[in-house]
Amino acid sequence: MKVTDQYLLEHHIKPSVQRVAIMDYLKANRTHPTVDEVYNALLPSVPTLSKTTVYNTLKLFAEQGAALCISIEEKNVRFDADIEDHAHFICLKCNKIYDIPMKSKAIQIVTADDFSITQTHLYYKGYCQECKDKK
Amino acid sequence: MKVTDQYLLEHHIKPSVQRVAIMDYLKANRTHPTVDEVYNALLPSVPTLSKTTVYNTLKLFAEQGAALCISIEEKNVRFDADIEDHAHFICLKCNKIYDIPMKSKAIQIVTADDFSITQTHLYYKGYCQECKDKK
DNA sequence: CTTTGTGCAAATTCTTTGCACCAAA
DNA sequence: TTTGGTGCAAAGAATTTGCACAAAG
Repeated sequence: MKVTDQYLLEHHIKPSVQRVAIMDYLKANRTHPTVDEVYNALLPSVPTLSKTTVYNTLKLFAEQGAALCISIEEKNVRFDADIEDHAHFICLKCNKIYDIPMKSKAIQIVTADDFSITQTHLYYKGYCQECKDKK
Repeated sequence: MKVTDQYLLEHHIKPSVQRVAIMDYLKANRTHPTVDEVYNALLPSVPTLSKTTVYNTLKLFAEQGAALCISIEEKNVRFDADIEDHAHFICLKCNKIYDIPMKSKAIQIVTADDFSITQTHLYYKGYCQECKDKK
């Protein structure tokens, strides 16, 4: 998987079996998985994998800007391989998380000259199409 | 403190000594305190207070729309008595959380006709005035 | 060799639960 | 009384830490 190696190197992350597996999983599964979900999904193919490594790795990815750390849910932290600017919506009924494109960089709607902003997180909560009817 | 009683009743919350104390604290301390901070701050004046009650009460406030639940930090949930639309900024160095006014309701910048949105959370991360120089 | 990554187990921290007691209507 | 609120102790869940071992250069 040369392409993932390259992606990691671009973010100053030294590739390893575990790191590549985790990044590949994130890239292939845009479901904003939790640490546990990543761990359980990869365990069959990487039997020696430990949860500590998944924690370490995802944290590293977030620090290096190779992935996004999503905290739309109080309970679990989630991760997203899509590092482009976009918002997230969580359905309070089915708990599914949706990506929402931003119309523009209009996200800079605040008057915040005093701050040096490095990250923007826009979270919506409510009910999705399927759930809002039978609410 | 008749005014706090009234505020709680408006949000369908029956006042009690603990609830009034917690709401008063939130109204007086716009520091987005954690459960622990609220608990420790009130313990001297309400010695029988339990952390369970603080959890229960703040959760109730959030459900009833009497306060806002902020999850800008992965670690702790925080609460805000300001229920008007505004964004939050957290300094990654000093960890202080700032309120940021929104220029407009321009926050509806997404194309999300498929969703019934009930809450919007806009979080910024970066470095505040004091910290960005000595970063 | 030396540095860095991995994985186990234990520890920590935050939050919830179950249940008994207390208070107000 | 009866209902709902409070508080304690225990349980639960998510995450971090310390340390030994393995891998890569």
